[in-house]
Amino acid sequence: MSNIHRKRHLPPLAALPAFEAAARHQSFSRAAEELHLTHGAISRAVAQIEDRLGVELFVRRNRRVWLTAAGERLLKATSAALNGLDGAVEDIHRHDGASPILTVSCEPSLAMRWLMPRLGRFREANPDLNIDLRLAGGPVDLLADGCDVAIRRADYGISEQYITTRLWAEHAGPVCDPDCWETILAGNLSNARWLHARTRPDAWEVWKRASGNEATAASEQYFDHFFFALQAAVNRLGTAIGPLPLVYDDLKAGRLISPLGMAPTGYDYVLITLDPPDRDPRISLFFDWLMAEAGDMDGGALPGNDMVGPGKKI
Amino acid sequence: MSNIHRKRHLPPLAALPAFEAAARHQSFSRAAEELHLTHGAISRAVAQIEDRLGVELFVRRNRRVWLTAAGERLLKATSAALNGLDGAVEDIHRHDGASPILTVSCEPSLAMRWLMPRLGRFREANPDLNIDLRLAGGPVDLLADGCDVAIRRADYGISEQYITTRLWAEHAGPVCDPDCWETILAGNLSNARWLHARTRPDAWEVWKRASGNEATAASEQYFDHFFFALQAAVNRLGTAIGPLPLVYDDLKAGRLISPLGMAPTGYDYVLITLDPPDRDPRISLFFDWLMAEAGDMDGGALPGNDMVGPGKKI
DNA sequence: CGTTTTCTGTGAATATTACTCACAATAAAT
DNA sequence: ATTTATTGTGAGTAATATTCACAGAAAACG
Repeated sequence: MSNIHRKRHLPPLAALPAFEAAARHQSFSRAAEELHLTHGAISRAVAQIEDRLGVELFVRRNRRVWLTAAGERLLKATSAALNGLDGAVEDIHRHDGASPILTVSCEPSLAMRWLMPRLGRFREANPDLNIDLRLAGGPVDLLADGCDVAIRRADYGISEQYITTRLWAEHAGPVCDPDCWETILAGNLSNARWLHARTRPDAWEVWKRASGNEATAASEQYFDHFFFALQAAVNRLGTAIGPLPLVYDDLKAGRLISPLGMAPTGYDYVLITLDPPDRDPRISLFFDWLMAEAGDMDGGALPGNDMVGPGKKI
Repeated sequence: MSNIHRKRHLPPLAALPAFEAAARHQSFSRAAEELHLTHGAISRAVAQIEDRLGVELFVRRNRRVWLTAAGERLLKATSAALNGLDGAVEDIHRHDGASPILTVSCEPSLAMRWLMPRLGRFREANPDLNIDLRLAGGPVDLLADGCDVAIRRADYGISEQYITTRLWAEHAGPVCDPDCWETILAGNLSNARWLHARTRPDAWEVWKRASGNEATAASEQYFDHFFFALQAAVNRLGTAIGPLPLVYDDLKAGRLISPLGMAPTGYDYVLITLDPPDRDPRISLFFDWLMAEAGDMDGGALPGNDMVGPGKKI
């Protein structure tokens, strides 16, 4: 993405508080009271926005006004904008600019299967730093989205304006139910039903190349998302390619096994920030914790299965 | 929460584009070029914000300027605000106010265990309406958070300013591993290790009262979150109280069973909106889909187990 | 049904603010 | 030492925001 921003179309900003108050009260007069202005000022402010946008924001009928669809849309953005700015001013006055909230953008699958289950521990260790987790994939615009950091699989070109810090190299490999592997598949991958995810259709090919394995599928099945393919593997429907972080807890709990090990996929997981992570103590804290939680995942080391399961509960 | 807003502390809004451009370019002169103003105008705009906030936003040294911590914080909010407003204006011009994005705020546990696995189907059925899912619990301020709808368990007073639409009555009951129930517990709840979640410490008591069951725990264990207690149940560590939507898929897949059935907890799950759901076609679409996905969950009906799992492992 | 009340819109005057210009100050680059 | 690229600032000016006073319109009221 280029660094050149297309020209913004903004409403007259100074008129926004008047609009927001009018929308909230559904009355120009009461908005005027709240802002210690005259109703005429409110009327003109609203009219100014309407002129600029070329759209009516309010339906004026009888002695009442209410928002049009355009007005509702603008109110949503205005309200969010004003509250966001107010929060920033608050933070600046109270903490000299450091927000006690760290906004993290993370890919949904990693967030669900790896990050969220661990966040509780982070909260426990850092009760005064709240994490606001936003699920989003693909290119991220930290500033536009109001995020401090993003976690991404670096499988696309990440804008030069950001600092990317490597977290770990992704490893992936076939995973399936432990019983299934022994009894049904007899330890032979070519007996397996291969589960594919449309979001990464080449996952099996990538693994075969990286590991040098020549097996072929006994049968195949396609799912819309990794999530479903992995769920299907847990349910003994077949064997899926599991990226290590997404199946780490399943391996650890013994719900899945990785009989043939994992191989690097060639992609790194990275932390995306505006400045080097050590510049912001909150980000520094989060980054260090991430690395500690990741442990030796960078090397593709599998979690030991020896401590979990019925009869040997932790 | 009262409807009376505490007074906002806002920076001078009209000066924000100048500040944002200056911060982006790390130069007042280039910001002036971009905005077709003189560098003096930028200087004054920045100084005006600094005066109002009583904080320096830029470090001016040598021939370069860069942001202070306060400046970075304000930039984040400013950038988000301006982009949000720009997006609103775009939507207004293109779609007459209707955004092609529906922002949904949902409780994390429900989102992870029920909503997210189903969202793929929604996207498939409605490819032109994108869902932006935000995980958050407790009271919600739709406008301040920029959300269109919120899904919540109605266990607290929801502000009168919102429309709440009932989705289903929550049902909950003991859930555990199917083998465990027969072999270890011998079908008797009093033989079980009861798994508690600190987020809902009275869950077992509520269920006992609702179902008239008099059982007592053989042993007990506490977890910080429902998520962990349920995961522990899947791992055969004991029996947890599972709210139906949070264990629906586990029951359906046979990972868990609900041997004693579910009883209503007295709480409803609700959809929170600013206007009645049928006023906004996007919300209407989402609501109808939610109700269809929820199926007969309102009556506490358990998913049939008879169609899942190789060999019908139940 | 007329009168009053309660809204919002608007022309003209005014107060305020924003912007520019020209110059000053600073320090790096040459 | 001179030039160059940067930001700060006083004074004048242009632009705009706000008010005041009045107008219009429709609900509320007796």
